[in-house]
Amino acid sequence: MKFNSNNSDFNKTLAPWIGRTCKIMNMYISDVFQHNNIQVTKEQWIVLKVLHEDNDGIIQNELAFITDRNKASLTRLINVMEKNNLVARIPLKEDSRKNSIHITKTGMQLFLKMKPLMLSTLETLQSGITEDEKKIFINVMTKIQTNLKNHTL
Amino acid sequence: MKFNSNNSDFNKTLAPWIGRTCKIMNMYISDVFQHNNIQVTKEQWIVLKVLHEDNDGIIQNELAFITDRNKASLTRLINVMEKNNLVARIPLKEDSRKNSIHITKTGMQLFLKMKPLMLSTLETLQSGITEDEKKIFINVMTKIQTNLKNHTL
DNA sequence: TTAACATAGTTGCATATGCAACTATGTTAA
DNA sequence: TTAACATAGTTGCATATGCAACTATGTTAA
Repeated sequence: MKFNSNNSDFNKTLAPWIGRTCKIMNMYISDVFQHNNIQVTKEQWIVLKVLHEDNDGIIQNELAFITDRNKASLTRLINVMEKNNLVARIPLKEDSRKNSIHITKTGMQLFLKMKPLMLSTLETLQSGITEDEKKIFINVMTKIQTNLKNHTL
Repeated sequence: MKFNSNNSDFNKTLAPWIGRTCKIMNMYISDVFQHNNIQVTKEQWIVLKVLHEDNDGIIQNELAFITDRNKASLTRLINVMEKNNLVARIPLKEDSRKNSIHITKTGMQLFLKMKPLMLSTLETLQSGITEDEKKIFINVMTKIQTNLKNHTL
């Protein structure tokens, strides 16, 4: 297959690089899961990580906020994870509108099994990149996030 | 809201930066579209761009390849865009298994209307980033893509 | 010539996502 | 006290995506 080279104005910008790399990364991670017979999506993995590493029992709404997700989307993500017995919803006594989200034993075991696999995957991803480059990369990412969050439409 | 700071091993890697920035970028772009009453998704925008800038009439399967998309996913994306009269499928005479995908007049007009808006959005995104930083950033992105594409599972 | 194989695209089933409208509960101000 | 408002979460409707199985068509090798 041969395609015309793409010399448009857009390809001088950073955005397509981010989108494309992110897509390739997501496909790779999904391949890693499949290859290891792990029945979890990248999104579910992130939720397990957030719950296990720092925030078990967090309020559902805050979990949505931390994971950059709208609350409707989180509702369904938690539905699937609850169905698969990875997390549990527990209503708060103090405020019955709120649910706290807890990682289950199954969820924890799965997370711990996945952790070394994920760490080595993430190392593979960034192999051959120097510390200086990483610093600048993160600095640029931070600037982009700030630009987007501060710019009003 | 206050959350525990996240000091896990994962946060020393680049991957979460890519995922998070990409997510914020996508949400921002979607806001830009909504704010300007443009009834198109980011994915549809990319297809319009690929068709208009270089590859109008490309075979459906090749379009999937260029846009890093599986052919089933592209089938449905094209379904929606065809429904909205942005593109048209035309079967090839030489090989009736193949469809060529063409941007319509409506699609073209929409793309041209969106183009300056998108260019300024992408400039906003990368404002305050030096040329040197951009070079290193793209270099790192390229390395990551290469790492993922060359690494067998 | 035709059986085996390859390629292009679609469909069923599943997950993930967002907006807007909704229900249920809690808070506040007159 | 209660009406108005705020907050948490869910649901309907829509898009986007991937895998696996499928149909249809084209190619190749015995």
